Amino acid sequence: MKYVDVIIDAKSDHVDTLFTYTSENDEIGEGRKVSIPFSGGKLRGGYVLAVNDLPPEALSGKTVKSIVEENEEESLPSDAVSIAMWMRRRYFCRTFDALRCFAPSGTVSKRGKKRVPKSPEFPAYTRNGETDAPNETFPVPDLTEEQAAAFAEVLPFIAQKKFASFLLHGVTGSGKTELYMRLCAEAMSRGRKAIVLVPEISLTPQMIARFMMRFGEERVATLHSKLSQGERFDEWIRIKEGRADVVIGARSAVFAPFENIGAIIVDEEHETTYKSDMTPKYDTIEVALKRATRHNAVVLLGSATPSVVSNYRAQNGLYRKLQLTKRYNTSQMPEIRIADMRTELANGNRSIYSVLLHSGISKALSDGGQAILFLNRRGYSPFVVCRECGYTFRCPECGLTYTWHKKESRLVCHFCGHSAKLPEQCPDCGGAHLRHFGIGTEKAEELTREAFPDARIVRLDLDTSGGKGSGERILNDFANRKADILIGTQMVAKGLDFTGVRIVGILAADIGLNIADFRSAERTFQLITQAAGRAGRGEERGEVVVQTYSPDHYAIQLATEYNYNKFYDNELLLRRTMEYPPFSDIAQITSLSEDANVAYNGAEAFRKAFLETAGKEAEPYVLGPQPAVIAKLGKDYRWRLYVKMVSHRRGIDAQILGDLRRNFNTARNDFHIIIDVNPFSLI
DNA sequence: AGCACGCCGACT
DNA sequence: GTCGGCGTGCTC
Repeated sequence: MKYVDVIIDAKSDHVDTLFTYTSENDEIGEGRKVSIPFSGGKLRGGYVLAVNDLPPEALSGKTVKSIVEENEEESLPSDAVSIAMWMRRRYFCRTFDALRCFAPSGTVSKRGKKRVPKSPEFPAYTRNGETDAPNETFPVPDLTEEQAAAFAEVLPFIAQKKFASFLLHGVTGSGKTELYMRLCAEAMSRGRKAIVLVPEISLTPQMIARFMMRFGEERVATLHSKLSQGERFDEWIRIKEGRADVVIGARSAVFAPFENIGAIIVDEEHETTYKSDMTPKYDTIEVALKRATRHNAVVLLGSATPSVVSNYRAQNGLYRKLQLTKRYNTSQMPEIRIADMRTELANGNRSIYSVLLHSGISKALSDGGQAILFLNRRGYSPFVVCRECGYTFRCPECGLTYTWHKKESRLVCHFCGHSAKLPEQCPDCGGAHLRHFGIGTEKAEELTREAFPDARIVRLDLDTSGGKGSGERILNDFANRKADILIGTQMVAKGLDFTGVRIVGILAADIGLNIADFRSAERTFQLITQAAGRAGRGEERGEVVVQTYSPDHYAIQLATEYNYNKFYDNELLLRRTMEYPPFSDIAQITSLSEDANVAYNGAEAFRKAFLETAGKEAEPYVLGPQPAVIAKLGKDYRWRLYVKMVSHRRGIDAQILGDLRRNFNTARNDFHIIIDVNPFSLI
């Protein structure tokens, strides 16, 4: 008989602790899914965290209940427990929440039905009937000199089964995917598995297709949020039983239940989707590094614009740096030109097109080429204002301004999804003159139809890509030259090859720049560079026009020069001065309560308690309490504190915050504290 | 989180 | 007299 420590499936910090049960199964191990009687004999789900021969002393005299049921099939991979314990500390979450990441359907309470596993449908644009002998049917291309050099750096670590991490800085079109596939193949040839992470799987059908063609449809699994519960469960079991060798997926695929990982690849590593915004608020790259350490695997982070944090780590020797500087087809990177919208305005041009962009599009179209236009704002216009009193329409749920959506004829909140009908009159003054201000993709599409009446125009954003496969269809139509101009949000900037694109226009490069976030410059630099990667992938040299009201901003200037290193140096200096990441971790602490005063008092008490333990020297690093930008979300009032955990205090601050969070959350039940480390947005 | 135990108001 | 309000307190 064994005594096993179990963590219970419950959404409470009160029971985020070990409970001991007996097991008749001497083979029971950590990560095993179990069902146990708890608090009144009701059955609960849980996971085994540790196995002992004797009960803990603290339990002497008390009765120890026994496990009712074990579920081997859905037990977690062997590294899950140790990674989850680390996640609990790092991301200030409960142990169970961290464990749940490794589980098949994100919940253990509902038992997944046993079903016949089916293989995912083969994408329509790949060839049919040639999947059985993939390696013979599709010849593997030779590596370029640069690819071969990068490959040679990584290979020894895979061959010798040693942990190593790499940052692959490769310009768009330099053949990163081919390198990924080669490294996966090396892992597989040694009987090991590979995980390939992509920012947004529904927009990377091309990569999935390439992997399936190379390795065989039946050896490639996919994991992402668009799968149904059942599909996800099937894929999870397939991976766990070793019936797949490689998983391609969004961030959650980093938890794929492989037992023997050889390589973890993170494509477009700078993308913000790698930071989870749900509990636990994990950073995919950090988890990948932890798992790879356990598995003696290699981690490869690939990007054309590595994040400042990743590049800093590479500079400090934490990652080995690999470079791909040449485009695969040796085509030149497009020329990036700036259109100063201030002078356009001064010259009487009030349209959304600078003369430069308008003439560029006209020329591209008349030459039979295509154009892509970016605007990082969906909907028709981002504000609706009363012309008489200045009243701005806001979402009653979260207080952000409503965006006007013309097609549905509704006001939509882009933060919480709430929507409403636009009233005839201003609810404040009764005035009848309501005007919308600003331009979103919906309006940009309309204006583009007016400006280029003969062009065939498609739009891709969250609103048009909603239906199943519709985003893909829009992209396919554009790729097949069924449209001349593609208008979209950042969605269309990601890793797609369109050989016909002659010109890319960034309609308003300042939108991201004006956001109060220490990463706004970084994101603007990335956007311009990524956008430039979409132009001129054919034979002709492409062209990019960046429209901006701040043409002298270093992010915009240096992006047009393709000067990543100078941008990085510049940005790093700022980060160092301000003690922003990578020189600190920022803990965003939110106090939530249905009572506004309780929320505020909770935040204030938390600040006090933190400083009491951390001491006076921590005071300059604490900001707040302040109401969250979304001061009320649903029923909850939200107050915020920020703690900058600077390098020399990181460990101690994290410890204090973790203890306090738990104490506060168990002390009373009319409010609670959530902590997000390095949140993807400071809003 | 659940669920029990536990002491005070309006109901068959 | 009893059903039930949700305030503390425990769960291996």
